Amino acid sequence: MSETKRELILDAALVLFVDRGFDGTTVPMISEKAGVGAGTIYRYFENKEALVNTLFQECVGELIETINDGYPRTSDDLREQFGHIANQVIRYAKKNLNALLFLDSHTNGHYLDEASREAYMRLRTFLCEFIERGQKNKVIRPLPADALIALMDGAFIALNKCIKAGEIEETPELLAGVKEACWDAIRIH
Amino acid sequence: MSETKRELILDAALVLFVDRGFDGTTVPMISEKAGVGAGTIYRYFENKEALVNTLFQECVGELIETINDGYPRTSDDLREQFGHIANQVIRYAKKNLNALLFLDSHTNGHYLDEASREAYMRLRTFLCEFIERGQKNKVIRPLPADALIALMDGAFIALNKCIKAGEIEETPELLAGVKEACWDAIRIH
DNA sequence: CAAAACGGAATGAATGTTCATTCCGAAATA
DNA sequence: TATTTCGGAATGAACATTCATTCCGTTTTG
Repeated sequence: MSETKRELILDAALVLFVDRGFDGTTVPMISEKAGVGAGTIYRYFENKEALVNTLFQECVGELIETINDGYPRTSDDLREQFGHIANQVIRYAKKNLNALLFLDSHTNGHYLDEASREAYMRLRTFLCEFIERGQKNKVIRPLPADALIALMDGAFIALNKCIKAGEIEETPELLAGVKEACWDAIRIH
Repeated sequence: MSETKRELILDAALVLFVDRGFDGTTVPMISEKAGVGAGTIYRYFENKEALVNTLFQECVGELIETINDGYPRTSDDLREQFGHIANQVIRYAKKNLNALLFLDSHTNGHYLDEASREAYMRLRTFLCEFIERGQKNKVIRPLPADALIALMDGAFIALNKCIKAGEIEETPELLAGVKEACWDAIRIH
């Protein structure tokens, strides 16, 4: 077996959560898509909530790891740091687009536990620190960090949804264009 | 009675849908928040899906109306048109913030019917035409309209969420700043 | 080496719960 | 009083979860 049952379950749940949401996805749907018995899910996860929280924490963890990988921490060139973050998010989306869409659409779920919220907060703090450093250096606009992050987030997520829906083709120029648009949105001119 | 039962139901449902989603909101929750009996809901709406679709269509309709109100259609100054759209969206958010958040979080719901999708498409088409006109005039970046719209959308929604959460205060300067950031994101420099 | 016994993993029918919806007596209205 | 509106208990369907049973690879026994 190339994938363990646990992985089959997580993969199936991810896809379903992305297009139907947590509350709109039933356990039988997950078990059917995963090709396992309904009871098997409970051998790996305490309940449906534990499943979504595990998934959430794993996805956030991987994204943070991806962004941190090779991050020019000591550099004081904000443009370079921005470029790294954007490139790594693109890399993450390429590897697992659904994970990115899942994170985006589940960050405010009423079913997320403390650990999930904390994991997400770590990601957010990282990004806020980047923004605030830029604001201190008068490179980034003095707007709420949340709004600036959402602006970039919104653009990338929408872009990836278009790509997923097959409406547009992913090309290096396209990605570079969105990156530039994001940078122009947050920087001071 | 200052509000009809129908309005009480719609208002209660709107709030619940915004913070729990459609599937996460039960009919008893709506009836309790509205202060009416569960059965009463079915005097005004055929079922839960009809309720969410009515709400969606009314919200989209009001938003389109708000944006159209005083739109400088004949002008060929894109910056002016952009300013109008942004101002009217801000006006809409001021009047009914939850409606804006509701629209944002329910556009892809599996429960939306044909009429809802069509209503939303009308809004989207309007915005796309604005983007494409700008691209033809070489004022707006040649990126997918969806991505550019999402970029602006993401910024405004996040900003309003911050305001709603009380994290930041809504000031004219703040709104002007976000407007400018959005414009810088989509225009060619 | 073959046969039997074992035990953890997997299953899906069974269970109790929660939900959307219905229905009918009560209350309001005319 | 007749008619309409309302409320919330009642209903049946769908759900999350459980558990007695099956399955199958491994180990023990003869």
